[in-house]
Amino acid sequence: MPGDAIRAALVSRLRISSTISEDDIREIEALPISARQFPAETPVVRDGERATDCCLIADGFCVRSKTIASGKRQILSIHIPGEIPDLMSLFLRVMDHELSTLTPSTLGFISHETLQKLHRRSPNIAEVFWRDTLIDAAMFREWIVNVGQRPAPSRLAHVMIELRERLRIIGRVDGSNFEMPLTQEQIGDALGITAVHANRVIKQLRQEGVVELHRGRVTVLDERKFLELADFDDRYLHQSPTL
Amino acid sequence: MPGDAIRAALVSRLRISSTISEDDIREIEALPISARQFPAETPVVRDGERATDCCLIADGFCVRSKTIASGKRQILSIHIPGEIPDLMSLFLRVMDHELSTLTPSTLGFISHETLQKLHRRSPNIAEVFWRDTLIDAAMFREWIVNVGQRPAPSRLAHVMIELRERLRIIGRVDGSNFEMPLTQEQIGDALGITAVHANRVIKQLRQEGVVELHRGRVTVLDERKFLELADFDDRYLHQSPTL
DNA sequence: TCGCGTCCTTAACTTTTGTTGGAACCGAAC
DNA sequence: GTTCGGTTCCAACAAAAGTTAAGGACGCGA
Repeated sequence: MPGDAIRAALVSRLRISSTISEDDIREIEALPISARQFPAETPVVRDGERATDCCLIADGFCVRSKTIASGKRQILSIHIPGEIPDLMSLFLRVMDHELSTLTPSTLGFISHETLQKLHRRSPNIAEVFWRDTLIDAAMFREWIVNVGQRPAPSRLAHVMIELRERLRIIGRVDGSNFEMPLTQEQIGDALGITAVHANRVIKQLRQEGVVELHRGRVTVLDERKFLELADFDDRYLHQSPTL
Repeated sequence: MPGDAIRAALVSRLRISSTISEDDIREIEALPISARQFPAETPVVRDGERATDCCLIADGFCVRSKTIASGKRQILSIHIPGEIPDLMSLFLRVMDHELSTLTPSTLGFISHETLQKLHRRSPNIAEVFWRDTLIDAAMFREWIVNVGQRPAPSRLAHVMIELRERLRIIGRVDGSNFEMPLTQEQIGDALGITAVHANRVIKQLRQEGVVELHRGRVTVLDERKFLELADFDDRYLHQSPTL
């Protein structure tokens, strides 16, 4: 993938959530980025590591997660092309969680130094990125609610719809189909349930004719039921500069 | 409470997490703040509201929470004096959650306009505040793990220790005692369990001689058991500028 | 094409958590 | 002091989720 396409995904995403001038866009497009390939299921930045770069997803799916002493793992967020999952490392140098790939991925690295210089030069751009980290936090808040209050089938539906709405922005929803390349084990880690229970829930949603999940691909069978079950309100995604 | 004391709590907290120059501190101390009193259990900023100010806690305890369609409520964080719980509203104008008091509180309001001007004038201060919002997000990540992966007794112990470590910074831990002014209903909302189950868990921890919780006051009975149960690692609080 | 490994699937059983309903306790207001 | 409302506490039962174990599907590489 050429460097231009990588930057384009980022810019198109930022344009949806913030107001950016054409000058600022040129600045962002001029950022030096070094791309690297990662296989599936591979750590990119580890918990406890000191980061020197931020990582822009050019292609592939990634997740952030934390593993506790008992060995249990919690997935905190799912990331798609155009996102910078570890932007927070700019000011929180020592990682408090792990970033890893789900699928084979192309990642672009931008050094903290470069970003900090850019922010000093252009406070507008700094604000756009700051806002991006705040939206990240808003998604964590919703994730807490999901894991803490919703019954398991709703949790799954909610995570699915959140992912779909974000994929839509980058043009990766095909009718009632979209990608969600997680194993049932990983779905369990995302929802705070075991893989066995994740399987039960998936089976139930299939039998009730709500959604079908097969080999990392979601097919919505009944949009109304799906939305109702998920209890989804997209306000927290702040996908409009006026919000 | 005089305005100076309000600012002092904020500054002492920021000094622990970031490196700030004396000039910057003077700038922060010169911020115009208007104080207001709030009774216990009162909303300060509502979900869906458009904020024009940020709110600095001068005295009292507050929580942030979200309520879902079914009526269930999830507490996202507990806040103590010196914190600015809704700093995120600076760039995410429309609130996606609610901020409310737990106890009678004195809150200082700083207008978004004032803060934005300050950030333009001093990028250093902007970075300190940005970092503060990133620490907020780090706490949400840990909260997800807590609710998603830990058994209920550990969840309670973890929330207690997080609160204690933050209270310690502002000098509000008295030996093995500290304040946690939540009802069992609210504890349930924070841990993602029902009030009845919260009561069971509290009883269990008391019977096992770990902690005692009485009328909003926590007394640690066995520090070793307490720490072990909570599975607490303070790295995510980023209470050191080098992290 | 076979064999291996990963993931998916299911069943039986256990544990945790939710639900309902009620009693005891306590502080604030009258 | 008495009453009242909110909290705390508890028991019995129901539902949700975890655990363990095992068979089946599928894709990949030898």
